Amino acid sequence: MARLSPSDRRDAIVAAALAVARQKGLAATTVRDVATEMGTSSGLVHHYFESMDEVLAAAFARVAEADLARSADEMAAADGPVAALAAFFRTYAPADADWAFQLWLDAWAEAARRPAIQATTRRLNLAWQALLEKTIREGVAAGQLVAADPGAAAWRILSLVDGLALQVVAHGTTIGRDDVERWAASAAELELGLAPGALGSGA
Amino acid sequence: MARLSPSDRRDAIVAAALAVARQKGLAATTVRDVATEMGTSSGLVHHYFESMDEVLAAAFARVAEADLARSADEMAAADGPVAALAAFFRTYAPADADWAFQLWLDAWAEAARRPAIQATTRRLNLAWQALLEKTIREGVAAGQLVAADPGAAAWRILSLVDGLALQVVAHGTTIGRDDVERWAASAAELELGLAPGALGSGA
DNA sequence: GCGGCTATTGGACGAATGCGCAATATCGTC
DNA sequence: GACGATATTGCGCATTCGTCCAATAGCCGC
Repeated sequence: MARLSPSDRRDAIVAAALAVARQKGLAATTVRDVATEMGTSSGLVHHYFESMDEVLAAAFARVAEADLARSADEMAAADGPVAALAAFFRTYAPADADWAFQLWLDAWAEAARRPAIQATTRRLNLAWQALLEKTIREGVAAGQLVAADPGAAAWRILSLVDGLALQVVAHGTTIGRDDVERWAASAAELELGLAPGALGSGA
Repeated sequence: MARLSPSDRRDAIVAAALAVARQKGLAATTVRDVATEMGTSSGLVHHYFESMDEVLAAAFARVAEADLARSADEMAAADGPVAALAAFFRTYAPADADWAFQLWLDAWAEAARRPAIQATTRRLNLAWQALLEKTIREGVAAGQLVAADPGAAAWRILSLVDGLALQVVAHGTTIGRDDVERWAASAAELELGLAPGALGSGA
């Protein structure tokens, strides 16, 4: 196989692990799966990663960080805190990303047993909460919304979206995909003292 | 080993599976673990269950159904819909039941790949939502609370508690255990047009 | 007390797991 | 064009997995 630089090879391993995890699940992704997907031998994986735990954590981190960056960009580009929050709900759980949220489910569950995965999910959940809290604080400072405890409000909004998306991804038919964005946005409007529809669809 | 009736043996298998799953996780529980815990041979497990998937689903169902029944009882015994909702928040995520919620996490993640588990988590999530929706409807009928869409309100409340509890169990230190009950209750008060503290601690 | 039904045993089977290591191939450097 | 560093190979190792099945043991009705 082509001889790659360590940094390129690490990327390739993570990309291959991700491709496998997407269809087999994070926990069920094996060293040999990754090697086969990459078109190399299995020994190569352990030449770059100490354990499978770290490979999976890196794979999960890649999608999760990309999603976070994308939402953060859209929120930063929005016109003010309220529009930023609307962007959050619009981009957080896109309809074509069930597999990405399934990765979150896998990672949360595995966190209890795999240290590297726990560190990653924890770090990214905190980053999401910090992003929301910062936006809420800006909105409060601008007098556009109300929040007695911006940190708690951020946790509530984030957790609500996660809890709703969980139902969609795990069970499919209990809740509609549209409901997640709509319901979460309307709860946030109430939470932050906004007018109904302020964070809602299209507006 | 003592020869048990089929029904007793099934119970024993489920109980043993539960004991193992509690400390090793649902997905990591094996046939041999269950047999060892039970003090019998491993072949016995497959004499009563077609596959490991069904053993795990039955084990999860046992705790989840017991928890649901316990909360439902306390809610039914409460004095009116508002007190019933307060009982819900008090009993949903007890401090000593992190392991039970970890089972939920495991089950949600496994649902995508194990049919028996998905059917179980789906059924129980729907039951929780129905319980909440019924209580909310009673409160609306009694004029004690406001909800334009009781079904949606029930999903929001349930999902918020799940999302918050998820952070506690998966990450431990991000959110405090007390925050789950307190924050979820205050969000529900807002959602249902109740006075702050109406569902809160001690009252 | 005896016979038959069946709960239970305990290991076989094939496939899969993470990880490690000596051998080999390939690239950049002089 | 040869050399040295190292990326890559390919298999071995020791376990573990779910499932299956013939043999055994224990209880109930007669």
